[in-house]
Order: sequence, then structure tokens, then C-alpha cells
Amino acid sequence: MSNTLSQIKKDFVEGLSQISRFWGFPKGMGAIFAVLYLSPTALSLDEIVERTGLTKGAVSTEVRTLARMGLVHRSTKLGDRKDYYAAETDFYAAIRSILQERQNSEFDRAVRSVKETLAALEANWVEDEEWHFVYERVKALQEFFDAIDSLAKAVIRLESLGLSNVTKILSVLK
Amino acid sequence: MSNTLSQIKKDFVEGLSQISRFWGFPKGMGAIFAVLYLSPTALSLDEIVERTGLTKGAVSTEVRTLARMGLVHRSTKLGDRKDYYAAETDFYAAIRSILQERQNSEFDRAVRSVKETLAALEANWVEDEEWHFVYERVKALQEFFDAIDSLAKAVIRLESLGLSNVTKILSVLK
DNA sequence: TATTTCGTTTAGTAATTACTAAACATACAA
DNA sequence: TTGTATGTTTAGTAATTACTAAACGAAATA
Repeated sequence: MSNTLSQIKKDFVEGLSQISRFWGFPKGMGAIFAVLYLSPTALSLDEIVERTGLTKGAVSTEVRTLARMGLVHRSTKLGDRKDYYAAETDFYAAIRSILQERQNSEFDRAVRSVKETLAALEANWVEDEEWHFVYERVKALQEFFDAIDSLAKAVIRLESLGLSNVTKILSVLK
Repeated sequence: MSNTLSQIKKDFVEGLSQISRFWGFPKGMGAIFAVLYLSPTALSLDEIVERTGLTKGAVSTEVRTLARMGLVHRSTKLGDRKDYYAAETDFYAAIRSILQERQNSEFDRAVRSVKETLAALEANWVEDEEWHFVYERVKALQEFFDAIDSLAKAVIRLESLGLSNVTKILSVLK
């Protein structure tokens, strides 16, 4: 059981790739983040290519979405036209950033469609048993989404959702 | 803008399918849930087939995973060998159930792999700068996962994570 | 201007995942 | 026992998504 550091790092990258896939992200994204996370210095695109085995194209696009999610940061050095990437180490900040990203995009559009269903029902009001049933159910779902939404927004607003806050939450929940 | 109820229902099913896909579930799953959610009575497998347009095989497997997640409930009627399915309407209960489901499965295995990386590092202790750096980072990630994990476990333990609790959480977060 | 060095885009391929059609299994009924 | 009504499994197909290879573009340098 005397693994070299580089073997251990490889396993770690593998593990994060799995986790990435589990959350519905490409596994390459997990690998890129892992490589950056274990590097003491920011890495150029080509260095990431070398260490992950992906191609430049793939890394280019995936590192960009990672940056949009706030999981990595892009920087430049004076007199060097390469871009350098480093992992975000404050995961709570990253969560906030991801939530913010998701606020827009597909999810919001889908949630909005529930709201629209509700509006359509109200616009075609009928004194009918099934109609009422459907109306109540859709309304309940919409309220649920609203609750989730305000929770997400609250998290986004937090200056820093640190461990202390998590334990605070836990104590409220008893 | 005078939609029929059945058109409205169709749109709703479509919307939930989208949401389902967004969260990384097959869109058919969303459709099945939506159909059940809008039905005042529990539906048989064949009725679900009819209303979603999926095949029996697909509905059979997907309704099963929905049941495992606690989003639908299976029941039987005396003197009728069909199974009947109804949607869970307490979404907070459903969330708990889903979290519980995820506790096992792939996710836990992946998270465990981070713990293993940490153990491997400790087993091969070296007084080396890079080694220390990697060790600290992996440790930080592991602590983060632990925090998430205990949060999930706390939610699971809740009798009912109702709206009142959500607002309680919000107040703690200020 | 031509050349080099970088990042991006694109068009196609590989891999994965969702789904279908049909065979199968089980339990009940005749 | 045979036939019928159900749910499940399986083997294959369709659709989607991740990824590659290579062309492109832009910016800096010569």
C-alpha cells in the first residue's frame, strides 16, 4: 500500500469525475476541476490538456462553463498571452454561484411553465370538480417551487455560507 | 386564449418533463409523475401507458424508480390484480425520501473515494511541500462533503420539513 | 506582411442513456 | 391443465450527450 503521490492524485481525479457525473455534469468537468484543485499554481489550457488527456477543444469549452459556475477562476499574467486557471477553494461560494447560474437557464423556464399552467387555469375558470382538483394540485406545486426558489435566493444573498452557518441550520432543524 | 382543460394538462406534463430532465432524470419520469399528479384517482400501469404514450416496459421500470424515490405510491385493490399508482403530494416528504435514496448508490461510493484518497495520503506521509499542499486541499474537500452529508442526514430525520421550517431556516440565514 | 502562439468553433464520431417491441414469468380463472 | 390478464426483463434501436480532430480567428511578433 505504498502509493506514489502521482498515483494518489490520479485516483482523486477519478473520484471527482464520478461525482461530477453523478450530479449530471460531464465527467471531464470533474477531472478538470480536480487537476486544478490539486495544483499549487494556476494552470494554462495546455497544461490542463496534458494532465487530463482531453483535447484542447473540450477543455476550452468545459473550463468556460466551470468559470461561469464560479468553480474556477481565469487569470492572466503580464507579458504572457496564455490564460491561467485556478480552482475556487471556497465551496460555499461556489454553491452560491452555481445556484445563481441555475436561476436563469432552463430551470427557470420550466418552473415558469408551471406558473403559466396556473394562469391558464385561472383564465378558463370552470365550476367543475376535475377542474378544481387540477387547480389545487398545480397551485400546491407552484407554492412548493416558490419556497425552493426563495431558499435558493436566500443562500445566494449570504456573504459566506460557512460551516458555522450550516451548524446553525442544523440546530434549527433540531 | 381559451384552452381546454386537456390541453392545459398536456402543457403541464410537458413542463414537468423538462424539469425532470433538468435534474438529470429521464423526461419520461417527469411525464409519469405529472400524469399521476393531475389524476384524482390512482392509475393502473396501462392507464399511465395510455396517457403518456410510453410503452409498458418503460413505464414499468420508471414507475418503480419513482416509487423507490418516494414520489409515487403503489397500491392494490381487493379482487383486482392490477397495481395502482398515485403521486406523493407532500413534496417535502419526497425530498427526504430522495435524499435517503441518494445516500446509498453511486454518490456515497464516490464521496468515499475522497476519504480513501485522504487515508492513502496519511499512509504515505512525506515531509514534502507538494505533499502537504495536496493533503490540505483533499482534507478541506472531505470536510465540505461531511458538512453536506450531515445536512442531508438532518433533513432526512425531520418529521416534516414543511413551509414553516423553510421560513425558520430563512430567518437563521437572515 | 507573414509567422507564431494562443483560444474558439465546428463538423463529425464515440459513448451513453432513454426508450421500444416482444418474449417471458406469475398468478389467477376456467 | 390451459388460457388470460397482468407486470418484468431483455435485446436491440433511437436519441442525446461528451468528446475528438482539425479548421479558424485574433493578437502579438517578427
